[in-house]
Amino acid sequence: MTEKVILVDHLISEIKKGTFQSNKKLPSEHVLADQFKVPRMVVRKAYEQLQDLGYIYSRQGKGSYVQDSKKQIPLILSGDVSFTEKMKELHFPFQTITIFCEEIPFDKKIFQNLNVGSDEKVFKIGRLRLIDELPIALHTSFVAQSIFPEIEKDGPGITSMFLYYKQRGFVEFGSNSSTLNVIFPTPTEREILQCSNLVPLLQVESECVDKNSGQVLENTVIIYRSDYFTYVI
Amino acid sequence: MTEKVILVDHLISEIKKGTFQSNKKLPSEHVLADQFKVPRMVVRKAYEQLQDLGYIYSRQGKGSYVQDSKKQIPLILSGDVSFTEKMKELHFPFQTITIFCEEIPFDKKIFQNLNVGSDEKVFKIGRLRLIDELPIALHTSFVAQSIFPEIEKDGPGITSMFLYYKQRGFVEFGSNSSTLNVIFPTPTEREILQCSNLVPLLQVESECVDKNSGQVLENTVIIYRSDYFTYVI
DNA sequence: CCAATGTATCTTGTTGCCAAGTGAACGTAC
DNA sequence: GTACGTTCACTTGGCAACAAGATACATTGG
Repeated sequence: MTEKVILVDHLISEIKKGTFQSNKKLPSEHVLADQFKVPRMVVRKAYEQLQDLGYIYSRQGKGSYVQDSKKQIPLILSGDVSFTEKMKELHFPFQTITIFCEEIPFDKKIFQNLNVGSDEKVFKIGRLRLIDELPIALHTSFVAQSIFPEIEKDGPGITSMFLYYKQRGFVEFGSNSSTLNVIFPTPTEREILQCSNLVPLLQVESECVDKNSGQVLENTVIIYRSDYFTYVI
Repeated sequence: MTEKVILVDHLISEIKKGTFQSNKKLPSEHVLADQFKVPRMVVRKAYEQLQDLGYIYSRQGKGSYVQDSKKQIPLILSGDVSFTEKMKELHFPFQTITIFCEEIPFDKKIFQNLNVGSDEKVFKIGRLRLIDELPIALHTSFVAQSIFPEIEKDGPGITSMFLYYKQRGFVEFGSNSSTLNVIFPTPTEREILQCSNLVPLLQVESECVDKNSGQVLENTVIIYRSDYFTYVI
């Protein structure tokens, strides 16, 4: 176990240093095993973990190669500016796709936060954020039909929730305290964000509030790929 | 690969559900392999990943057991209240140990932040935060000798940096924007925090500023074990 | 009866061998 | 010369057999 960990540490450091950048090809398992005087299985395990972590990929018969390194995106984590605006400011080739808009079954926490009864309809709207065509965050909004009656019909076409709210008479927005969590992706999230299972995600839960009335407009859960973002609070 | 991931997902969900809580013993590799109709090696790989993630541990000849689950600690992430005070409020059996106080070689970024020249002495003071005797965060303060001349001598005995600063005439503190990152532990950090290599850490970098003079008192890097904390900002 | 020792059968851990994919070098037919 | 097929060397992937630790139980000797 400890041998594998040492190897993984070493290889990550070498990858970050750019040692293999020339042809991007890592030493073969056999060669590395001889170099470090460990059984090949130890190298295999190390390489497998690096695959799970998204650092490398292996092809049978060819070899193992380092994954293209990702650009680091500084992200201002404050609730009163829309994600779209934040990205536009930074001049990233940014894109949003709405990937789902569906009613959710009763969930105590969400319904309580939105201040609606268990018999009312609440929709979850999922918007995928892409930079350079790569998915980097999933923005899920929970919205009550009682506040936005047309949400079921409008949902799929919304690109900016803030804009949608403004068009319906809400002027200024705020957010109460946000909760941060570091999680690993579920199978669904892995597919949506196209990441491997050991890429940590930063999960931010918050509420969007109308500053005038104090009414909670939506319950928001955003998951960011932590390998793409640096957060500034 | 995909079979392993499915198994890992399933097992984590079962562990969180508490399915194995009765005797804490997981099914043997052979049994689970038969149940899921996969080779034993697949189960082995899944169990190994669960070990790396800190969910289980295995003993040769005995079996695999679920690791005791950790309590979740809500943490307010704001710079103007000391860590000690935050914990005291929550009534956790909390403890701080200073584990190092040593001069650091010149580092452009840190020295610039502290606003000191390359020939001056800067010390790093590491304080380990424990709850129930378990290390949960490492608090590293970078302090310039030019501001606190006795820091080398005083360092090892300091339990609260805030208290130390107050005793030296600084009254009110603030912090500028903090930077958040999700990282995996280095070998040193693993040893200090007693965690496995796949436990994500939340790294928070900030500066502590004297509100009166605007002078930067210290440069702070805190790493929190993400499996213990829920963060509130 | 009791304690020590062997044994069978569980468990996880390790290793060595072969399968399978790839591509370059080489030979051969045309 | 060129096109094609064969071989070979090298890669990662997978598996079955074995090693080693733990434990319960039977056996044995006093």
